[in-house]
Amino acid sequence: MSLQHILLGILQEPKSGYDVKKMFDEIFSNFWSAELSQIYPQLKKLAEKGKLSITEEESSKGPNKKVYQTTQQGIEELVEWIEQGPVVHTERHAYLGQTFFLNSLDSTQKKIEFMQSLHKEMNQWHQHLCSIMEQAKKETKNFPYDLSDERFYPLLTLMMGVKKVGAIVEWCEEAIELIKLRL
Amino acid sequence: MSLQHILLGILQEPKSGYDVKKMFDEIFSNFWSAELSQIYPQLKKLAEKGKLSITEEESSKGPNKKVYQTTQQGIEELVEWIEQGPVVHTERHAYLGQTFFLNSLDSTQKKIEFMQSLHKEMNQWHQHLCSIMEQAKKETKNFPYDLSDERFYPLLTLMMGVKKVGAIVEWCEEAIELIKLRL
DNA sequence: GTAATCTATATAAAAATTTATATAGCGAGG
DNA sequence: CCTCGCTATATAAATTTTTATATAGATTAC
Repeated sequence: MSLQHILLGILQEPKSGYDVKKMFDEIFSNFWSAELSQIYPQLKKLAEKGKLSITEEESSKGPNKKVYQTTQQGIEELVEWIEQGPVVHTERHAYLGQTFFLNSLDSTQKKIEFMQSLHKEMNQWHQHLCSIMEQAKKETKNFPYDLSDERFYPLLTLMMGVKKVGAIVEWCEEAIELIKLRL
Repeated sequence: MSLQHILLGILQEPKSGYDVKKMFDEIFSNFWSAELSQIYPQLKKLAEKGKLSITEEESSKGPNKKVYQTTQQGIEELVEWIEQGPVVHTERHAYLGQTFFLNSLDSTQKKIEFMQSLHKEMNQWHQHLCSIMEQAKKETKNFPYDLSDERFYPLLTLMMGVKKVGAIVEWCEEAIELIKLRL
């Protein structure tokens, strides 16, 4: 199960469940999403299996924190997951399912609007990702060569995110042009 | 639920559950996957809700076929799904999760091998998609303008597939170069 | 001061998905 | 003639994921 392995990866740095959720929303949104109601039970399970340790900490804001951290055993499981090779061909892109059947909409206008709406959203996301990338560039001299390993591999996923979302933006533009030419 | 809507889309042409599975493996593998054990119960559910009709047909090979077809009610639900706008931000890319934590592997060689393995697989898939695209080009004069609407929108998803997989191939190459430069 | 928002943890119920398994006819190869 | 593989349908069990809901202290905005 990938979510469990991602949790083991995240919690190499100690974090609360709430912090983990923030990681998903801010940094992983590119390639993974998870709800708190999924995260907490999985943390519990991993702790029961001895892959995570739990420490209670007082919190300045709100009730006490439970801080989770990956154990040696947990890291071993993470490594096994990565060593077994890249996990692919499991992707689900609902928007492409919708596109496949876009002809079910009764007017060309509606089809174009669908694509424009996707274009707008992807454009915004693309700009967001680019601004994060710019930030990283500013912060590191001789980017990306001087990045620490800890920052470099996460950056690779950001690079892929920019590429992927950029490809969707391009594709929307081509699709809109082609649809208009069909009139 | 996207799978149900995709089934409603596929079954605008009458098909058996087995045929539907083949569609997923051959044509939808780009953006969606589903097992037979998931497909059959969903077909049953959709038929119970009146979104699909069932006709039994004799088969030349093996036992009788149940042929499913989307009803008017089913098409209305499909249209609603598409009209509510593109469904995004739900994607899960396990390979990017692995990449994010690639530094957990203890040698540069293993990291490079991970990327090379991904590169190889994506390259093969890219070529496969390109050959399908070439085939379509050959079969249609004045491609893609003279395609029927029924063929055009599926082609759009193939175009996106080629773009996406091509982007991954490119990214793998860049990543491998960057990792080597870090030595 | 009080309402709204944020931090924080969690459970229940429903729905979706995966993995494993069962069955059975038919055709092809040896 | 017998085994293997393919077509075809299906169920059981386990796991994963989503959606909804509950609770409660602390902070911020008005």
